[in-house]
Amino acid sequence: MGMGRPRAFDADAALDRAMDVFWRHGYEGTTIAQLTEAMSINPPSLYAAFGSKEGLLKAALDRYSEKRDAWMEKVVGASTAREVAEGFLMEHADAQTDPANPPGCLLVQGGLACGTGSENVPFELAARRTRTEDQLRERFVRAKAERDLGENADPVTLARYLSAVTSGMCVMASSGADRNTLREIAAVSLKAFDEQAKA
Amino acid sequence: MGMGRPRAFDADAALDRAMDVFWRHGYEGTTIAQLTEAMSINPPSLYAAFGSKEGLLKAALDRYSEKRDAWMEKVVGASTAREVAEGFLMEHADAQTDPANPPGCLLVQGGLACGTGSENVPFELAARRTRTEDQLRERFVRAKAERDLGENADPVTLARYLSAVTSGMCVMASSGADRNTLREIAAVSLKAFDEQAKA
DNA sequence: AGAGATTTGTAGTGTTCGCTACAAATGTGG
DNA sequence: CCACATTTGTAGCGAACACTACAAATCTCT
Repeated sequence: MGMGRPRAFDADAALDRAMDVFWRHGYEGTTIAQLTEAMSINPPSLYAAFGSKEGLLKAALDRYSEKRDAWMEKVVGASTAREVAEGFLMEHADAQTDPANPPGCLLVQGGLACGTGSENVPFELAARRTRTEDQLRERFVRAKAERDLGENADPVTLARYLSAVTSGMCVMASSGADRNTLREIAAVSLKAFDEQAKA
Repeated sequence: MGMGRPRAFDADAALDRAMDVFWRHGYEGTTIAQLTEAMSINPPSLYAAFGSKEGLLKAALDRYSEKRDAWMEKVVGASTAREVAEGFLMEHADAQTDPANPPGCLLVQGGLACGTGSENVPFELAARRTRTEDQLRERFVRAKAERDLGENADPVTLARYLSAVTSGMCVMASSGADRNTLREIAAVSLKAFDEQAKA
């Protein structure tokens, strides 16, 4: 028995296109017509490959998470908690204003509140944001064990704080804040980290 | 000539109901059917009073802004910049987890990214967020004139920072963060404010 | 080459969307 | 009580939505 006609498009490249559309317009603001045009495929190809609009979003999020994980690995690879925090904040400021992508972060712009039938989407995005926070927290747990953080510094609080700041930066980036503005915010945030870290 | 049949519903009460729906589902996730049911009116009444779905959102935002302005007046009324920052952050933590409202803030949950035809909505929300930031900044300008802030403290940066943090708290609240979590973030943020304020 | 498996493009499907035509209902001013 | 003005409820408008039936096309395997 044969193996069927091969797919004529590159799924990863198509996912990158879809990611951009979801990022720019949010899940609910994105239409299948926009997606198929951006991906240069027809609806049946989209549905055969990804199942549904939500399935496509999840596939795009998986791809997004891959890149993000690689990026986070670099960030938490820094030798001190201080450098981890600084790298996390500054790289976020740059990434959210990277002209190669829509402003902000897909995990926030994708949709914080959705309509009936898409309640799952905000959950999905939140779960992926939490993952980043978890990676930070684990790194800070290690830092504390290494006496790289003060006796009273709480890895949970530190990770949450940095996560909150970067989410806030997303919101500002989405409304046009430029790179320097975000870096300024990052720099101020870093002072709170320092204070908290030496506690 | 007569003055016509009087309106049978309270516009402000109806706006409060609409606000809740927009807040919970975002602009694009909200349908006219949900709105009319929540407001206990029929579509023609909605359109006669507010013009369109977007007109209704703006009216709801105006009402939201009224309440917020009253609240901000109280916050910036504090006697020191430090108290202003603390009040702003802590009251935000409480407001965003007030069980009387959906979690987060309408100006963020309403929609950061929207589809074609609703591009105006994120702008509108951003403009109202900026207004809060402006109120903070002006208060800090005054604080600086009063020597209540350090020589090198920048009111613009301080206001932006606080604004970013509260936006980040919105994102976390929308994904279930509880009041104590947000207060913790507020407390850490306040340390950065202190460091920056005495510069 | 032929059979089987899968993808592709065309052309829709039914549903839901934001919005409105219309006539009955209800108020005011003369 | 009678024009007049406005709101109300019913019912439904065209358009856009997510999604799919179907047949032609293109591959692999024998």
